[in-house]
Amino acid sequence: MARIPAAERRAALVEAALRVVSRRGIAQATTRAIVAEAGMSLASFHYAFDSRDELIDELITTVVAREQQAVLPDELDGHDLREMLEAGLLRYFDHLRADPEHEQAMLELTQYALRSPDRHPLAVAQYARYAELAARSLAAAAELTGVVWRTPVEQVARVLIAFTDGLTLTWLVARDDDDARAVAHAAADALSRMADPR
Amino acid sequence: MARIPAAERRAALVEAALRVVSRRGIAQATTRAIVAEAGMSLASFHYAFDSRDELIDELITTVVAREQQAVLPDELDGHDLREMLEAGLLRYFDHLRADPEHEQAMLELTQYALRSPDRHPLAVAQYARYAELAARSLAAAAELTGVVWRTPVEQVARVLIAFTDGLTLTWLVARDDDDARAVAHAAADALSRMADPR
DNA sequence: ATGCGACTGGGACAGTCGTCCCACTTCGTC
DNA sequence: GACGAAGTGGGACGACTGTCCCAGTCGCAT
Repeated sequence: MARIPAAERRAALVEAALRVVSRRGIAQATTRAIVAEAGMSLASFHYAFDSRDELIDELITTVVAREQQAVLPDELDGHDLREMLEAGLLRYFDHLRADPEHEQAMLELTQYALRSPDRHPLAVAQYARYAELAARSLAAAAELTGVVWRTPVEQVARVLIAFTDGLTLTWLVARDDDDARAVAHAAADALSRMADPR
Repeated sequence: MARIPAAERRAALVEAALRVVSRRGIAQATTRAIVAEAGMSLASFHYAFDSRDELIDELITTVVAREQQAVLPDELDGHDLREMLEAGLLRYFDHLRADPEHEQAMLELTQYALRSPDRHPLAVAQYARYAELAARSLAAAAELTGVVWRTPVEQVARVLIAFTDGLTLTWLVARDDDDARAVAHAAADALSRMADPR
């Protein structure tokens, strides 16, 4: 095995772990499965990380930070707010369909974090980050379409996150595209009605 | 240990397993943890069930069948459709707040089922059952308030399920009651707009 | 070139997992 | 009261887990 500095190895292991969790679930993401995916030995694992838990924690924070650009539309389109929101949700849906295992992995990581008091803050931070990004998009959308949010945009953002999660979970189970689009449509409708013309 | 016929033991083990999954998560629901919770020996477990997988499968189907009365409001109240839907969602939210661990367990069981091809149909059936119950409520609500659903009530039902899941997941992470109520409000709004006056 | 710290490989550890076995006890039936 | 079936208990198994150890090797600064 080529010699790789510990810092790079940490990153490689996190990537390998994400692939394993996506493909086989977090329960199957054992230290051995992860090092096999990364093509290294067990000793390298524990040279780079003190424990599996430490790796999982880093996996969660890494992956959350990266979600940033994936979910956020870099450009908003649509003529009015409702259309713009629906386009955004459908964009997320495309993202979900393109890599369902990834979103399933994110869901599993959240639930995993929820189970231990030590890790609970990670799940909360994950959602706070999502909400922050959503709030930024919602503020921009309101600006562009000349409306103002009736309730604080942070709360609208959290409603959007809830709708997105629901869409994800339902589609992952049923894999019904029409249902998912109906959810996106209804969600966009509901959200757009939380704003008033300026 | 008192002598118990295998059929009763199966039921007792399923109940014990549900408690363990609720309290500690499905990963911790080992055969030993389950029999300890049920107060019996390992041999009794494998006398009643061929394997742990068989127990988990029965747990999922049992618990889904039971969800029936918990989520379905036995009486609908509210003057118009929107109020009626919001009251129903808030009722579900009360149910969630009263026993969050149970809903978290349901979510985990769904994800667990999603991970193996053999069990995937169980998750699909679980959601189909939810949708069926939701459809019945939605049809009754439309009847009572004199409206008709613009899209087939089954699809409206699946949108409702998605919203409910989103509400559940978001609240389980953030435990913010105001956010949850905002989600319920927005969801009721969206759903009510999927119907026209008769 | 040489030494030292960074890195690697393989094997081993103790603990836990699902499952199985077998001797034993209880129960209903004749 | 005997007997076979049903149910029980404890201990054992092989497989797998996370973690650790240690002898060895590489690369870089001197």
